[in-house]
Amino acid sequence: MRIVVARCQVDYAGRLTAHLPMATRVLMIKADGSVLVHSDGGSYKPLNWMSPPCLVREGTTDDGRVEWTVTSRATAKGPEDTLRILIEEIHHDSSHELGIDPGLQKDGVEKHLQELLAEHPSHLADGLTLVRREFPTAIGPVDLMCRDAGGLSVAIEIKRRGEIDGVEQLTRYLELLNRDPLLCARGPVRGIFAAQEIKPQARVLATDRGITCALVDYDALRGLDDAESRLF
Amino acid sequence: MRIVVARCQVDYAGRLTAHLPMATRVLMIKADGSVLVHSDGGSYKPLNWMSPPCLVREGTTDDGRVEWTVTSRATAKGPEDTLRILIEEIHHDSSHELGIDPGLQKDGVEKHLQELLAEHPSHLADGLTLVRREFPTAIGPVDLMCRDAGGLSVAIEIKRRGEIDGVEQLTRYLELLNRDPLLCARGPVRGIFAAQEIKPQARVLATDRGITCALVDYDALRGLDDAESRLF
DNA sequence: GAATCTATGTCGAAA
DNA sequence: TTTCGACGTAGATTC
Repeated sequence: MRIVVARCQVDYAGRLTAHLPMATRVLMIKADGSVLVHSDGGSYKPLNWMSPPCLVREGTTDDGRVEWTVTSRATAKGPEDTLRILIEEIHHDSSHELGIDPGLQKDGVEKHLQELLAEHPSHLADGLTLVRREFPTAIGPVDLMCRDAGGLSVAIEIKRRGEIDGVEQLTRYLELLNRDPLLCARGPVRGIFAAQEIKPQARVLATDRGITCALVDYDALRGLDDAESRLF
Repeated sequence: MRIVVARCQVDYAGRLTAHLPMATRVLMIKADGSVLVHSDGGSYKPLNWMSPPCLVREGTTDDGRVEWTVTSRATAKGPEDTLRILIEEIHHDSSHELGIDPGLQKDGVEKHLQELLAEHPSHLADGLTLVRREFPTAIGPVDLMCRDAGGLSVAIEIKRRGEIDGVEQLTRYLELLNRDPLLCARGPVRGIFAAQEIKPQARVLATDRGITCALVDYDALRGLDDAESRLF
């Protein structure tokens, strides 16, 4: 990883054409040749960049200024892209050996919660058993479809953060499911809105619609899972 | 802008929970307090980050290691997010005054091409006049609807890079438009596929479907526009 | 401010 | 390999 702080001008030509006037910016050149041009604001997105695989060539202009030309190979998606960085003055230039990164571990994401709850549906309500995950409906899959002790169908929507839109989503599913004579033969399909955190507004709306709210204790669930896996 | 290269461990808790094991990474702290954690690969997206507005507090753990705690204020969208960066060893630490960036000038984007061609439809074919931009159909708007010298309707799809999917899109529009008795009273609606660059496969497909391909000279178009605006 | 649409989207998983 | 959908989407534009 090479880090350069320099007064520079950047021109990009690819899917679009873009230009950055001369100003001081941070240039990151990663080990794979990819280049990022960052300013001192904005979000995590660079002002301009070149994604790997690409090649950086360092050259000199007629008037003796340093110019980097970054080119991506033409792919199936599109022809070659080019990023031209004209450097006027370098304030800082250093290289660092970082090694391969072990990578990001995402956790607590909805999918993982769903996996855990699919294995332990009784965590949400006693006697609940799983019918299937991603139960298909015309408007999309229900996270978990279960059956309660009395044999009634229960649709479960899982979110990390329970907000109004999640309740709306579950409501739409329930409306649809309750038109299925097979599912609601013994009685209407119930809904459980499960989340690690349920916002007051969402709770009010859910209650109003007859939907049960279930706060999920993620650590406890993971504990259950760990305990179980230790048995094998 | 502060740039730190350090062996660090990162934990994020917000909409999701994420963890980065101890490894050497680049930390960027922008003037607005936003923080980016970059590894030596991947794309322009950091491994982890905190968007502004946020606050960085530098502290020390019980065992004397440096720890940064970055917190975003709770917003309407969600509660507080936190990014904890535990630093084991600092390889590099420097700060740089960048000033405000003049910002990116985007150009040649589809919308801009459409504007230019709407003003100069004859650039695509002699005698072409604009009927309207974003001509609505049941499956979406046609970029430009024109009439040729003979009064026949011409549907124009504009892309910066002409690829197969663009031809397919125009084909669907033409199919629909040719069912409209008003539009094709004097004869079938023709199609022009206009792009700065047309891939061979797209050209073959277009020709096969009786669609005319038009290579757009962006610089010439812009020149026309500039010349015109100089008249006023 | 809320809703909608675009993006040099990026990214990962399934087919 | 291509396609599809989610994203800590972000960002601009419109209502």
